[in-house]
Amino acid sequence: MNTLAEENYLKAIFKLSGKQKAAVSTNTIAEELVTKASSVTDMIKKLTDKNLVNYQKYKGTSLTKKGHEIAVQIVRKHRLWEVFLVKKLNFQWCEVHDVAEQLEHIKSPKLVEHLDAFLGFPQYDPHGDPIPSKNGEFPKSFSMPLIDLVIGNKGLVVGVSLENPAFLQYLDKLEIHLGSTIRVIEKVQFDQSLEIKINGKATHISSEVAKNILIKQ
Amino acid sequence: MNTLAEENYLKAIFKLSGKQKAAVSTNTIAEELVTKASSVTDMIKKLTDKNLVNYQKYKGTSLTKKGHEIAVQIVRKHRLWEVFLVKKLNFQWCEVHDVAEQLEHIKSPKLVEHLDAFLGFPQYDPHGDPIPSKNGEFPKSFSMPLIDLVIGNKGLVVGVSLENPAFLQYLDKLEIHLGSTIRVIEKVQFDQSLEIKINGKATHISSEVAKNILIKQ
DNA sequence: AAATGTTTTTAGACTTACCTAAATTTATTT
DNA sequence: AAATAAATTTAGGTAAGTCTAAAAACATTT
Repeated sequence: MNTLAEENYLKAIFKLSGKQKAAVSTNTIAEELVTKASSVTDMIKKLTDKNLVNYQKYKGTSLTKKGHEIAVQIVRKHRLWEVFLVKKLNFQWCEVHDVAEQLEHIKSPKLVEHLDAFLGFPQYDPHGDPIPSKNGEFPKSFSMPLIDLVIGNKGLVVGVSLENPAFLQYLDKLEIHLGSTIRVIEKVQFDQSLEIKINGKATHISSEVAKNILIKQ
Repeated sequence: MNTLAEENYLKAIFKLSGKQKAAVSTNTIAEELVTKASSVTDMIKKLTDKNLVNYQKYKGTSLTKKGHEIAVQIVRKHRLWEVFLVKKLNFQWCEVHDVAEQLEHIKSPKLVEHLDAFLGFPQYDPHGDPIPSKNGEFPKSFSMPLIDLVIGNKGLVVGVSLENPAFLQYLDKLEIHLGSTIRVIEKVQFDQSLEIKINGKATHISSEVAKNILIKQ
């Protein structure tokens, strides 16, 4: 069984290494976990001994198969709890992250499977992120950032790539939710910002916002 | 904010000091938490500094008002989660304790209140234990151990005073649940065991079992 | 290729929550 | 009341996970 700190390291490495499972630098992990590089080196050594990461001095860290599996199960728990909080306990989508961050470390396989069933085996969490199955498989999704949409085309909002509460609250204010349809009216060359139409209303959003809204065409 | 270890100490002292809020001995706490007396002394000193317990060398420990309030809130969370596990996730009453032991430490006032509402503001957990309100008030219950019931009288099972899974499974086998009616047919003088009638069937139970079944007349 | 800068690791220290063993206090016998 | 036993505390130590400061390795510039 792994400690809370170990689980957080695995999750961070999983998040940072992306789909290509690239090696992650010590400093990058330190920044993600708001800690010091020396602390990371220490912990990485421990995870290496447990065969959860591959590590070579000065060369970065990647997850082993075992480490990857554990990380995916933590992500699964995190996202299932987010669904629970929003769908059953009426939390706002911008409020769930910190609580799910605690709940994801509860150890009980039965709890996870029963929760999954209770929620109706959801495939996506309230931010549109895919929920891996019990076997660790992610539902495939073909989303793209809104900023890449061609002028005139419209897309269905299926997710966000940033869980910052302020960002999510701003989306609420713009009436942008999962399931909303957005049409791109104009791209401002100067700063890559967008003129969009949502619920029949025209609005303007920055490129930073458009990068973090995920759509499906 | 308190650490997990601190919360477990507060809960243990709360449990052991009973309604009279009596001082609890160091060894008693050590036994409850399966640790050593010296570790208890260490932690008690820390809790004293935080003004969560009253402590005098060699004289035992009791909760301060602040410590008592925290302990009650942990008990509240523990019992609400037990209700959730049994009522919503279809856990057996003998399976919930260990998971609730983890969930009770999740820190989010909003989560507790929304969970309470979601569950319909339950007053008792699956073992019949009273759930304190947000303000720390316990619903009054006038239960007594089955063993104190006079021969010939019957009582309604409202709780158990032991959460040992083997004990709970045994009760399931005897078809004794919350809400069951039990009549005492005979008391065996020799070992204080009881002849009882449950669902029309006569059975025999030991005094140890009869002590841990709580009834209302 | 040497010099400088950045990243990473090592060394040594701190805190939390535990432990064992010894000393001290309190309780119980004789 | 002295002797013995039991409970409790103190002293000193360990592992996990963090830190700072210094050393080492790697990267980049001159």
